[in-house]
Amino acid sequence: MSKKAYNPSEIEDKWYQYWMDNQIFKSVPDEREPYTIVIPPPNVTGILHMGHILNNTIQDILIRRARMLGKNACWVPGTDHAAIATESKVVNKLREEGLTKSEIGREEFLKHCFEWKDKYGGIIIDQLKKMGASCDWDRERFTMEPSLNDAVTEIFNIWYEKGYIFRDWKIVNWDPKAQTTLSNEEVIRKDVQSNLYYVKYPIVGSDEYVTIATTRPETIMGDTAICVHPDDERYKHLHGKKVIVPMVNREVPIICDDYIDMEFGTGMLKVTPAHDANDYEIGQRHQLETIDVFNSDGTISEAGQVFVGEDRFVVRKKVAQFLEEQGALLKTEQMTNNVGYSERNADTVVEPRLSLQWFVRMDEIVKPALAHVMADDIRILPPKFKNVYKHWLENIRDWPISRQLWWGHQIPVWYYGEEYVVAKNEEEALSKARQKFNKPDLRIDDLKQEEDVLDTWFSSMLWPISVFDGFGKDKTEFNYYYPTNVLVTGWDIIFFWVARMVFAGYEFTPAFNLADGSSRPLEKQKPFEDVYFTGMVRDSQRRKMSKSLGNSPDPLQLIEDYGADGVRFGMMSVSAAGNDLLFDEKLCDQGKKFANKIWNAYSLVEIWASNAEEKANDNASTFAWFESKLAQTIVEVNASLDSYRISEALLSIYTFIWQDFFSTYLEYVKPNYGENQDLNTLNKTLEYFETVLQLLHPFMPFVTEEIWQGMEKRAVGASINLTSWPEAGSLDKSTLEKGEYSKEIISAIRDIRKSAQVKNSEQLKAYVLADNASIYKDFSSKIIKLGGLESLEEVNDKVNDAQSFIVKGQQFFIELNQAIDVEAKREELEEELKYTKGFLVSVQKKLSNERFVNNAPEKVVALEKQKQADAEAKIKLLEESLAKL
RNA sequence: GGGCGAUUAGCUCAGCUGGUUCAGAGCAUCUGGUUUACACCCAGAGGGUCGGGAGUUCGAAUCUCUCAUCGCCCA
Repeated sequence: MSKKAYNPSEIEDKWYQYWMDNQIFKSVPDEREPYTIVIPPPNVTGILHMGHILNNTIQDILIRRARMLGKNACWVPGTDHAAIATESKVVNKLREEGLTKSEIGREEFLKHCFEWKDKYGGIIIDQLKKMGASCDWDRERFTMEPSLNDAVTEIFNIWYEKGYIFRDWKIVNWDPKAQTTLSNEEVIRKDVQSNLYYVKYPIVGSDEYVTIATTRPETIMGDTAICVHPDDERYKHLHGKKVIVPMVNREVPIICDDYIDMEFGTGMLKVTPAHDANDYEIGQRHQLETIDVFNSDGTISEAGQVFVGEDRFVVRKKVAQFLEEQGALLKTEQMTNNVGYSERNADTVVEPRLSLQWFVRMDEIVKPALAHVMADDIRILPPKFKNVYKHWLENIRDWPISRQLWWGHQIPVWYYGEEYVVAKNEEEALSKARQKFNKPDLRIDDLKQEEDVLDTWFSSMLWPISVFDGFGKDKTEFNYYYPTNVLVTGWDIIFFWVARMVFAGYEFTPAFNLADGSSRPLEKQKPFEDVYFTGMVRDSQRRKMSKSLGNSPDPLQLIEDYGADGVRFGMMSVSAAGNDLLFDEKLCDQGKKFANKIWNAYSLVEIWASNAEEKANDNASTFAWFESKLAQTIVEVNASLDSYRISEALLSIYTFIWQDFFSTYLEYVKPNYGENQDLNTLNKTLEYFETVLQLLHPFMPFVTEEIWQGMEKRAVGASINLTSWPEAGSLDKSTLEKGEYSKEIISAIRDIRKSAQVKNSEQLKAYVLADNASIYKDFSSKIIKLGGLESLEEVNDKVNDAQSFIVKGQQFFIELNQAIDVEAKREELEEELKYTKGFLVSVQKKLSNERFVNNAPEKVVALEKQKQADAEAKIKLLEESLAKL
């Protein structure tokens, strides 16, 4: 360990391999208290991005600390099949080979998907290892592996039997390019410039017409009513009349509904139930006909009658043109409206489309999920997301779970003509069908399984249960590890995933008895105790990191450049919960430098170790101060970590190690030039070093392991991660203060040297008025050494022609071998005097206020009194100094 | 339109229960330093009316109201 700079890339892989070889991360149920985290399963074909670095580093810190606290720490890794993302990748690959999904068929296509998964699925796992994630890899799960697939099927059946799953026509968000429905969350809404067309609709049996404003003239052919607000005075005379829909000359009624916004357009709405969710609801209320004028690819269908087969946006223009030619287009206005685009195909406008879909009824299911989070049975951090969660669950709609894909959990429904059965497998489906349709001769070929798969979140909502085989027969693992302790994820999936895991927990686990056979109590039904929401990682210009912008750094390159420890440090130093964080490579550099600093500090200790000898030292007060400071830091760090203030904890450790341990402690106890270290100090220092490495280990696992392993001969399989988290020793306030004063005194001396441009090599004489020597005496030898003093003497009177400063009411004098600029000194002293007098006045004001003295806590009043005394003493000293000038 | 949040040093942000951890950190800037742990370093310095205004309180960055600006979510 003698090279100049620390090189992380030389040691990080070695230690990760060592941890794996020695099963440091392995967890098996035992008598210890478990500490469990399940990883938010990354997309199986994805690669590591900065968001992963962020949330996995946090999880690793929590799990490593839990391990050191003696808990049975278990971090379960795994991946998500990510239906749409993976399928589109495989489809693209096939396209390059000149193949399509439909040509090769479902079975063959799934084979390609699994091959793809095997090829690319491991990438992100290896990347997690690179960053040091201490997952129990023997437990790696995948949402589409057989047992997790069975769980999904089982849940579908249970929910169906409970009446929660149903099939219905609904307006869904249809991506005509991907040919799939999208959930609301997969639709990106954008404000775009559109035309608002004012179209004349003739009134039946009259020469008059009504004018209707629409942004979508291509849907006119699907109009089945005109709607006005019942209170709209302008149109009261039209109630009950009919109008003729242009293009198709259909007679439709004028109806009233208070959904209408009287201010928008002409206050009249054309109702197209097949092509707008609100219109669909109006249609349901008024029993209107539903005419679907589009094909699934966004072209006009036979039902549209005109422009059949042409694209919706082409038709928009053509209809407008046609209406204009007919004199039916009154005017066109520009307006900004909100249009939904597909998250999967950014250029594709989502088409509201009527479709037969599977749904989950949410009203009952969400009740406990809402109540228990509101009651803080599950803690949400930061708490502001509790409101967001509440708002969503209170306004939740039924959950469309059908996805027109093949890669995913195929919906366990078997059709027989228009009828169907829900079952766990083919055999069960067949026997159910035989019974239901009273046809004992039915064969499996007579049934057809639903083609669609389930929404990915349908399986991931079961993740905290299914990774412990909660739905399996043997519930040993489940009973030991569930509920998990904390979920760490981004707030952007609070609805997609977090809320769904919560209701899944309360929905399914009550049926799972505890190990002793008793029924599962409420507090063991939730999927996790706490949810910690990280912010979104953005670049230094506040832009979301995205592939298309190319502004996302490659995490592996960062690890290459700064070491995993450096990257972890950089990420954590900006990781305040819930807020967006602006990532900047400079932060990783800071982490790298920190690792290097620790490395070098240890080199110094190694040099001491090489020649230490038995002899006396005068470091007792330094040890005492440092031990108190260490105790204080441990208390702080524990408090921060227990409340998930990770960046705060890291900053405390960073400041403590660098400022207190290295810059102060090591300098204080460093032997004079040419002398060897004494054994007692060496041993103390090694002991402290080990402790600070332990504190830092969860944050920077590699460098701490590397140094720890080198400190002495360690047992085979030993790891710093298997040592105990440091406990705070006693904290003595006055010891602590004395140490801090010594730093202040040294700093003041250095300031004087600096402003007087005294060379470092020049030793100065210093004096102190000896009325309260205790504040510095314990550290006088350190002050002499680090202040570059020749001597520090106590005197009974002020020293003339010397620079002076005051620490804690004690006046120190530094004799410079040069004339003092009397005027400058006077100015400086007068300024300080003025400030101190002003300060005193404000303190006195407070103390003379009876209400303050009566109402404020005693402690606060005592402090003010102390401030008063200190200020008075300082004023006296300053005035005396001025008089002497 | 409904809701949520933010505004603190040049930049990025902490600041928890109102009171000496209260105005802080890192970066950036400026000055000086290569006696062997480290220039990936050491030592020092400057820099803020805590977005504006009002209120509650003995006391406000912190609580309330209001205005301004910005962001996000939902419709």
